[in-house]
Amino acid sequence: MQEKSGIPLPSLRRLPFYYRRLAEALQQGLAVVSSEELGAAAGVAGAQVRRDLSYIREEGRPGIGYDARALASRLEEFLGLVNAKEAVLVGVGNLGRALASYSGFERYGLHIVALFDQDPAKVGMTVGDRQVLPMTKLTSLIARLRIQMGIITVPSCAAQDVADLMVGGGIRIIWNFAPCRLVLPESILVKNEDLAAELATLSHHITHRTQMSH
Amino acid sequence: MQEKSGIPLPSLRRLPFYYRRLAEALQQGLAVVSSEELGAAAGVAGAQVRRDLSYIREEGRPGIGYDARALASRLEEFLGLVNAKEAVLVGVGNLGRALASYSGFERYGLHIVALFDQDPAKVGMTVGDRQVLPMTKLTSLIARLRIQMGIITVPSCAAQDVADLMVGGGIRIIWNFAPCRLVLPESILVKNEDLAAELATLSHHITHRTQMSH
DNA sequence: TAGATTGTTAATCGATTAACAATC
DNA sequence: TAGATTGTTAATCGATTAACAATC
Repeated sequence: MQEKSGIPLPSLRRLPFYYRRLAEALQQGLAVVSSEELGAAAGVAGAQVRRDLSYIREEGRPGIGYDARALASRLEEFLGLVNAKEAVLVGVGNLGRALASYSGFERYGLHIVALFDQDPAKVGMTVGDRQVLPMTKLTSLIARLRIQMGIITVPSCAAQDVADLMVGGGIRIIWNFAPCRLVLPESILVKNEDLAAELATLSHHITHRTQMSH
Repeated sequence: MQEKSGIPLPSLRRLPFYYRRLAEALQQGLAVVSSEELGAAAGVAGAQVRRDLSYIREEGRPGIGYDARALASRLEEFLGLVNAKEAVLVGVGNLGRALASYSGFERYGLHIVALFDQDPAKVGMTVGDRQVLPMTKLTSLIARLRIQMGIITVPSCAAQDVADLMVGGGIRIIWNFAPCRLVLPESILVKNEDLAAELATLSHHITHRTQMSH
């Protein structure tokens, strides 16, 4: 996945770590944080932080550092953490339930408004306070509520069919946890979270005892 | 995380996708696959594939392509998928159970040999065919069985304490699903799977409707 | 031979890092 | 003022891409 314009993707991916460090600092009553401290939270040097923050037009004070509250607000705005984001989730296995009940997501503005499963035995079940709905209702619900994001936690490549249904309903962004490459129109943003593929790279390191650093 | 020597990290991370495409091809009875086809499976061009494969010293035949069986074997070997890798998992919530019962891992040689949880109510529970053990047994079990890898699926930054215990037992590689940066000796390889941070970058895209491509 | 596809060189692209004048 | 830290320029580093002779 590559950003086509604006902030480089590696920079974007570091911002949440800066944000966490700022939240921590604020809780400790610190009003100001230096680029070096922020960098430590993301495993990069201070210069990198300053460069990253220049992309989002946030300025610090030379000799002092960054205003923690101002920078945290700017990051919330830039990352859109304050905006409500609605998602549906398909595949109510252990992983689906884990994501559906993960409180860290709500804190970032993500509301998983509906759960779906293909298994009739699961339809009607309650997870959190949401009922599991049948797949037949997926497309229409997405369209009716104008849901922006779809989360796929089905095993196997049934993921492709699920993705097609989601896109049919009007979804533009898919967070895919199935170990399959989805084939979808260019306009759909797909973020793959492919744990088996990640494991394979770890396996390489276990096998070859390679050192890594951040 | 940055590879210090050998194959570049971006290349390494594409190899599992090539491997999957090869497995698929073999199942379809294809004996040969071109770099362009492999590239499609990872979202890159053929030239990139040829470069990646040159790092692992696998050669194709000009005008023909790559021998699917030979390349698949080479990838299995290079990624260490055939080697048995033993891991312990700490934190038997939904996510922990999802990982503990994910069959895709076994296929890549990962055996999660023991589960731990800090919650007395969970100790003694059975997941798959493994009993959940108390934290007091973590370090000694790791040391006794010479476990290589630790998987952390606890919520919150109790993850740091868990990681310290793991390292105390002799673990060298940690797969961390907690939304916290672990502070550990340089020699320990930490792979963070930080879903909240990933969500934050998706949130940015939802908010700004940016296009991405692979 | 003609067509396809490789491996690799050279060019390009983009991110990171070092360095430092400017500023508080 | 002296010390700290910024924003940004220039240099470096590393990955990707284009191009093509070599090969099947």
